Amino acid sequence: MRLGNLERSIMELLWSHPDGMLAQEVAQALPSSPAVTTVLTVLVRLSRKGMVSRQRLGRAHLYQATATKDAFVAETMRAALDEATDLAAAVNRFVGVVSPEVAEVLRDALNGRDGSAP
Amino acid sequence: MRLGNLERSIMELLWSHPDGMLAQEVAQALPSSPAVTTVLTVLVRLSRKGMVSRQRLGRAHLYQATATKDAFVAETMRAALDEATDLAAAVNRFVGVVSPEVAEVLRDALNGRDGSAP
DNA sequence: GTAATCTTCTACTTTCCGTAGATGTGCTCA
DNA sequence: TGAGCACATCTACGGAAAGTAGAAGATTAC
Repeated sequence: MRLGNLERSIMELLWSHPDGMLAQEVAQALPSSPAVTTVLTVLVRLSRKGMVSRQRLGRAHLYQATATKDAFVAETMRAALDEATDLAAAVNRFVGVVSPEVAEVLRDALNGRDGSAP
Repeated sequence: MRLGNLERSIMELLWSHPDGMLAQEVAQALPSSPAVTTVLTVLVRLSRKGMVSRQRLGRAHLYQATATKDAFVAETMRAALDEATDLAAAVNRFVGVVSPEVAEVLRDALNGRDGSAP
C-alpha cells in the first residue's frame, strides 16, 4: 500500500490507539498540528484504501485502523516477496541481510507453524 | 523504494540484463515504445535514487542496475520489517501468511545461515 | 430551536512520474 | 579537420496522488 507522509503518520497514531481516535484527537496528536479538516480528508482517503474504518460516537466518528501494524508490515513483506523472480534467491538474500535476532525469531515462528512439528 | 510503472519496467529490464543496456536498447525493449529521451529521463531519475549506475561506452552510456532484483526484494522486505513495532508479532504474521512453499524455502535458508549448525 | 461541533464539499498547491522536443556535446570517419 | 550523426542534457508540460484547509451542511446537546 502506497502511503504519503501524513497518511503514514496518521496510521501510526491509529495503530498505537487500537480503541480508535476522534479526528480532533488525531489532529492534536500530530506534531505538525494540521487543521482538523485536513485530517478528515486524509482519513477519508485512508478509508477508501480500506485501511481505516469508523463508527459513530455521539456526533463524531471514532476512527480505527482496520488491520494491526504487524499485519500491515507482514503484508508489505509478502507483497515484496511476490515480486521476486527467483523466490529462493530472494528469500536467501533476505535471510542473509537480517540481524541474528530476526533470524532467531523467524526460526521460532517457523517452528510454531503447522508442518514442522515432529 | 517507490517506483512508478515505467521506472519499474525499466528496472525489470536492467535486472534481466546484468551486463547493462544502452538507453536505446531499453527503449526498444519496452512494449510501450517510449521515446529514447523519455527513457533517459527515467534513467536519470533512477540514478538519483541510486538504483542505476552507468559508464561510458563509446559515445553512449551503459546503464546497469546497482543491485540485483533479489537484493532489491530482500531490502524492501527488510525495510518493511524495520518499521514493525513488535518484531516477533510481525515476523509471526509474515510466516503465517506466506505459502507453504515459501515457508519451506525460509527453513532451508535459515539452515544454511551460520548459527544454526549443531 | 439554536448554538456548538463534527462532517462533507470543494478547491488550491505541491510533488512525483510519464512524456518528449529543443538544444548541447562529443565520436567517427571521410 | 570538420561535418554529421548519435547520444545526452535541459526544459517543460500534463496528469495523478497527496497535503492543505475554508465554506457550507448536518447532527447532537441543551
